[in-house]
Amino acid sequence: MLKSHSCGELNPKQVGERVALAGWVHRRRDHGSLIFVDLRDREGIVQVVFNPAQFPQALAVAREVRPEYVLAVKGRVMRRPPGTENPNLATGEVEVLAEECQILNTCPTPPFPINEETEVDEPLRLRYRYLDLRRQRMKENLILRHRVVKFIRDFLDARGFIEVETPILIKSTPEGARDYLVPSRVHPGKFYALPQSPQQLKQILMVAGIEKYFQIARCFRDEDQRADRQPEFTQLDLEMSFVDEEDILALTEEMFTFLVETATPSLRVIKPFPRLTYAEAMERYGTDKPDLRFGLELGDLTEVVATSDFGPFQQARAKGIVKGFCAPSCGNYSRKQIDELAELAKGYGAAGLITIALAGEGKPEDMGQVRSLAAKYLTLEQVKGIAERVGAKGGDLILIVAGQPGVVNGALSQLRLEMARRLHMADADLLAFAFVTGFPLLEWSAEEGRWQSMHHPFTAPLEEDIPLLDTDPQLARARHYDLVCNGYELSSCSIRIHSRPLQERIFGLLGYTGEEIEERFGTILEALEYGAPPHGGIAPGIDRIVMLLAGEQTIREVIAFPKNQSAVDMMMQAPSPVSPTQLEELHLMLRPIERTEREPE
RNA sequence: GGCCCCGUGGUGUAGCGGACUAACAUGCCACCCUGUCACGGUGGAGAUCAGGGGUUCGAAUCCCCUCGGGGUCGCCA
Repeated sequence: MLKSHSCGELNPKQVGERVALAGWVHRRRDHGSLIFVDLRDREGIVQVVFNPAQFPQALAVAREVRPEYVLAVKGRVMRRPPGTENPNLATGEVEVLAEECQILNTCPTPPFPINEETEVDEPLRLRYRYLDLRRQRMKENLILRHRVVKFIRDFLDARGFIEVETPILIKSTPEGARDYLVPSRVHPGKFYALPQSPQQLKQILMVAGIEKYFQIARCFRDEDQRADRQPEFTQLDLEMSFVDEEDILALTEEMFTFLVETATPSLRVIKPFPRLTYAEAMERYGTDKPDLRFGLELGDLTEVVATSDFGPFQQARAKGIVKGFCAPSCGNYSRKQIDELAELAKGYGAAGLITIALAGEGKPEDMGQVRSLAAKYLTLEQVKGIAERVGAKGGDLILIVAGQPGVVNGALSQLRLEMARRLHMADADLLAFAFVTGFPLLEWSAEEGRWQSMHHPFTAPLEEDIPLLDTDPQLARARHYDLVCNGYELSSCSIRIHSRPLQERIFGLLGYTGEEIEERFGTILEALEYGAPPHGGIAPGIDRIVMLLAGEQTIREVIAFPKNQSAVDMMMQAPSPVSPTQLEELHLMLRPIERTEREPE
């Protein structure tokens, strides 16, 4: 070991000791003959002094070093001369007087600064991820992630869970996202799939009598990327036997509460986690994953404006709804600001945005206090009714969207987030966890002309709703809850189906023939026959949790080596072409692609 | 596949039709400096303004296309 201590751990207790340090040059301050080097390792930074009078050879080496050179330094820990302590540095009371110094490696001028927290173009960071990860913020994120995963393992271990690994090469099944496929060399024409989640395997582990299982599981989905979606991501996959919804929710709530208190004590959670139904969430927030750190609740205005002659309201009366919410103290918004909001709404499919700005104090007293394009189609009574439903008073701006329920809720939920951003209403130190309950089991896919699982096809329906499967499938409620936090869906949890006949019935509803069911889901159906216990579980996304705890805007910031929006690894340059030999071994032939067609012969 | 935003020395930004021979900060190089800690001082190098085409007397600036990147809709059981 080249080090006796880490740079960051030095303090006055070691004064007088001779230490061996190794690390990277964080910064060098050259005073002509006297040179200071801030030496950095994972644990922190310490100042190393090179003094010509005492150790001229060490100083000669220090003259040559540049930022990010790798040094081995031997020297004595000294208390800093009075008045030269640095309170901004954890090790600021001491310094190391260098006696020997060796350059272990050099470094070109880095493509971006390692020793300061400037914003750098993300592609450049991803290309040189090993340099990016040296920076303080990324290092902290990786350490936080480690602490989160460690906490989860300890927490679940203490409660009798065992961690079981499941295969990465599994069988492709329909439903859900596009699979990543791996061709088989020994079975020409056949493919493995990478797991979208270990869903069926963990259920089979319940049949196997594991009772309490968890896994920090890598999952793969070949869909387009988002700030909170990567082609591969990590879930805490968890399943328990002989439980009902309350058991899982209680465990989840306890785990996340303790997690925050342990890993990020500067953040707060609301205890107990609020619960709201899917219908309630849609009604009040227009989304099933509301950010509950602020109000700005939506009000239904359909009835209030039913008698108005305003075109959009009239159309909504026929086959839609009218909803809105109040942006406090935004009554002075300019035409330009309102146009921006309208553009945002249109981006989410709304035909337009109707705004009502209220002047004065309290309730409007005459139409002169009402500024709106719709003003001449509204009576004072109607405006008062609208203001009341959205809680608006003088000085506020009311944002209203009319149309199909899906569009109205979609646009307003986004406008709600936008206004919260503009008004700085979201407390950055608050993690507003909540459970959303009462999801429908199925939703009709107009595109595919069949029923689809809202969650996944293994979700159990409520016992009393099972008869509805034959009559009104859309009314059947699922034993399924979502865990949301600050506007992100962290996890779905559900009680699974543990009876073969019911599971087959669901597959049938989803439009599969008996043969397809047998071919695609035969294994789990057979397993359910062999004494499958009642069971259920959750699968929270680790990346999103760590992102929220770290206060980051994308999960890429908490993944060591993420891919970009086009699913490209910019450091390793994956994906990449493979050799004809490899293709041949895998019994694969490539279809010509456009780009090669265009290339000259 | 659609929509929106971004691309100017190594990095981060300014400039948004003429005074641009492209500015500022930082970094880099050289020299000076024994108590700094974002050390300081002096000097210097470094940019075909992402690429291509167009409009114009004149384009970093306006328009079009392409490329790269980000956000988002669709998609993501």
